[in-house]
Amino acid sequence: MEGVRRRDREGTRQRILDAARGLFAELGYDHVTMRLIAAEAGANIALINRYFGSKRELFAEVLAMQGRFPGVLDGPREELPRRLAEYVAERFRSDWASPVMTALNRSSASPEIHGIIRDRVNSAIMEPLAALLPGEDAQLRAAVATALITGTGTLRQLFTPEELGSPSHDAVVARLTRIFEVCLEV
Amino acid sequence: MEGVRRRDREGTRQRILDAARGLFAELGYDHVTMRLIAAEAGANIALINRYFGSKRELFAEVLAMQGRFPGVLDGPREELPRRLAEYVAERFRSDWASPVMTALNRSSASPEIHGIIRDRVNSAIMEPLAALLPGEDAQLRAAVATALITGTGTLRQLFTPEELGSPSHDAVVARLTRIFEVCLEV
DNA sequence: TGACGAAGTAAACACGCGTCTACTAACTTG
DNA sequence: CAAGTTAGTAGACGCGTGTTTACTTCGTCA
Repeated sequence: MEGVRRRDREGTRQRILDAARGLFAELGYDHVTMRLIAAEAGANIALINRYFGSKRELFAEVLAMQGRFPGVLDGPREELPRRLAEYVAERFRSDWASPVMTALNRSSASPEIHGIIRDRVNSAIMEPLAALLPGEDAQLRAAVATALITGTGTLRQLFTPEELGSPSHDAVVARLTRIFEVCLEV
Repeated sequence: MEGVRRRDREGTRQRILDAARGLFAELGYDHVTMRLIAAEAGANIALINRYFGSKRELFAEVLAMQGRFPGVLDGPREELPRRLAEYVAERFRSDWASPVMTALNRSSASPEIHGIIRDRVNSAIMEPLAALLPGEDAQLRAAVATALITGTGTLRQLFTPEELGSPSHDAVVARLTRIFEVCLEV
């Protein structure tokens, strides 16, 4: 029987994973240090590499926590532009965003993990999005929509909503919905 | 009279600036080292800080080389969506892009230069773009367009044109023109 | 109870970073 | 030609990085 385990392999592993997810999202791959992750997780630094192999592999595992673009791609096809717009608009006004998405955004310049990022953007967003689109150049349209999503994240990290003119949530959603419609239509 | 000057303050300064511009565009702020810049410029590393003060100040000077979003914002207002589309489409298919724009893109996650990046994006793109737009929420529309521009850069750095479905240049321009129209219209 | 495996720890490793200092050598000026 | 100014150089400084090693401590099972 396992009671309160002071030595808890799985628990420690999970705490490291959670800490890493939050920090990668906040700071990006380069600016997160092993010691920072260890401190945040309340674990010893050597355990990170024991459980995950390396910083790079830990990052890959963090990204693997999330499957497809969460909750946005699923639902009726005709409301897809609206759902995308809602997602982006929400990121516009609040600080919250999917940690995995944010981590992707802030880490895309690190050559060390270029392949990981690429595969993840492709399998979690671009590919499933393109699969939803009819017509010839579905890949192009999915790519443009993806660019708008990631670009919004980058911009939002640079400016506060006030600096962007404090637009009303409804105005942002309306504008973005029309844009995504033009993005996605044949 | 100045003949062949082996000691050439201005020339060396310029070579450092050129090397830095290219490297910052290619690798982003974090992954460019002082030693790399010095080697590329054929100059001694100590001269960089003598002429520019610090890596951070050198980066600021590189960004300051470029004024407004070059050649795109100037011209007839009704063709602005088209010009933006041409710019983005060109970046889609070829590796070329404005070094300064690329440097902005690849360095946006470095907290050390966050303010520099922010000011530059604002003064070179977002603000002049918003000034061209009539209507209430010009700032929002300029921001969305900016997000699309930067997002395209990020995506293009992750994928080759082939991986994006090798769309024809005309198809990309046509699609993007319509998107920018919806972005920018009242 | 005692031995063994595994969770956790502390410290060091080698290396790369931005920066700075002490110095050499080239050009200018009197 | 001699003195002074300054471009250019070599090398070290302190620090932070990811990673690894040697060790201690806990929990379990024969």
